[in-house]
Amino acid sequence: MKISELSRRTGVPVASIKYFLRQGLLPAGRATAATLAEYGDEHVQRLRLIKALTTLGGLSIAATRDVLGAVDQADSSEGALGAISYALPVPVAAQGAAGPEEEAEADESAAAEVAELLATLEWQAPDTSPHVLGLTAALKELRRLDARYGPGELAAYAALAESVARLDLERAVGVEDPVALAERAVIVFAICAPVFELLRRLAQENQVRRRVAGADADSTPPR
Amino acid sequence: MKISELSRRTGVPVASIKYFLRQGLLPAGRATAATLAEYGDEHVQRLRLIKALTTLGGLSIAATRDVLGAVDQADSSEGALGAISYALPVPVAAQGAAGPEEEAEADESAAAEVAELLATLEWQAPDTSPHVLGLTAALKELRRLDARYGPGELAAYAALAESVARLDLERAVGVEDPVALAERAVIVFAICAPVFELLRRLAQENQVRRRVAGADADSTPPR
DNA sequence: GTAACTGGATACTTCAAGTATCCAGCCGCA
DNA sequence: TGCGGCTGGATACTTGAAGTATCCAGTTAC
Repeated sequence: MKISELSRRTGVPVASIKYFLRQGLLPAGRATAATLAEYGDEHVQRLRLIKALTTLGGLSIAATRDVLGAVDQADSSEGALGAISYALPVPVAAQGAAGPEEEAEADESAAAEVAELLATLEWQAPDTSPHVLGLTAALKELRRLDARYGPGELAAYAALAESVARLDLERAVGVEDPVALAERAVIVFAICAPVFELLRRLAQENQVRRRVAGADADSTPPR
Repeated sequence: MKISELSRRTGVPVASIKYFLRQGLLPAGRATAATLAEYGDEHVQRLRLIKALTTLGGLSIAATRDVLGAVDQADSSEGALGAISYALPVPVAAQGAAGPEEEAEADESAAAEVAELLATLEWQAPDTSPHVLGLTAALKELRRLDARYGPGELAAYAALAESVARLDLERAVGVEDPVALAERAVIVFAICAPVFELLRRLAQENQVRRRVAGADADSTPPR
């Protein structure tokens, strides 16, 4: 099919498709002449995935390119799932240190807290993992805000996270084709995270409602 | 204190502080003369919160303004927690419909699925809640990607979300001062969400590692 | 008194994410 | 064979967010 039909079938404007081609998110079509190329169903599928990642997953174009790159490597290497996980943007950017001395101390103590958590849970992760670094940065900042996690609280969250991750993994098993598996993994990792966040918000809302109603029989819904 | 000291104490450049003042994120200092104003500890605290929300929480300036506005209303109204929850950006933007006919059908069926979930869990939420709308949009898109949740899977996630929300709420109780409570709630809602996401990623990584090791004794770490 | 600093307004910069325009080449149809 | 309308590709332009920088008149500490 030509670009105009690709556009019609996916609802993505032609100019945007060209943009994605330029950015390397979408492989070029099979050129049949100097000014003509043929696109296939795989382009439709890929375009849908791009749309889902950017709109639902909230990924930037650059992050989407990295993630899709990991997907395309997936047929060869076994660590595809890990590569995809690492390609996804970390929700907490580890910023550089500000104060030169007391910073280091806070940094170290947050790192120790993370290390202890990982040891307790018997989770393995390299110290250089972006997730470990992000977690450290977050704990440090929470401490500065006087809102650190109480003892055991972080472990309780981690235990729930493990349950969630188990569900995630279950959704991915049973897919045999490595490329399809990689795509499924991307969807589970990138799109189901916001879904869980929504569920959490709804649950919070409900608990607040229940608590308010229980406290003073005021059944006013939030706002 | 003057603006330069406020800058020194928080590490935020003077120009940025002025920007935040312009954007209404930070209340103006108490003017002592035409070109002089006095800032206090509350400005330091507020600035820290702004930094945490934008860098750790990933909020935009506009979202941060909305959230802080909800915090400032918190001393008066009771539904402060709900207002804050609604002021936070929804991770899934509900996009407008593309195709005029079959879209509506998919939309409806996704909405029905969400309604059923809420009914099963005995969660109450207005149909117009941004969280409900976002969830509907996400389910619709997942269906289009052939990656819908299996029966019961969504409920399983929701049950875990409820446990997480319970932990969230526990972290907020015990704070009496309404303003402090609102600030705590913002931190819990906006910053602990990324933290949980990090924990989930670490857990995923670990499960993948374990699974790979178990499957073929290949202990290669991801990437 | 004057150099350095301040608050406030306005202009400028940078980046991401598209959109729009232009151009030559090609396709189908008369 | 001619030709209007598409096509791929390159390049230029637009928009919005998030700061930065500059300017200016008032103030303050030495």
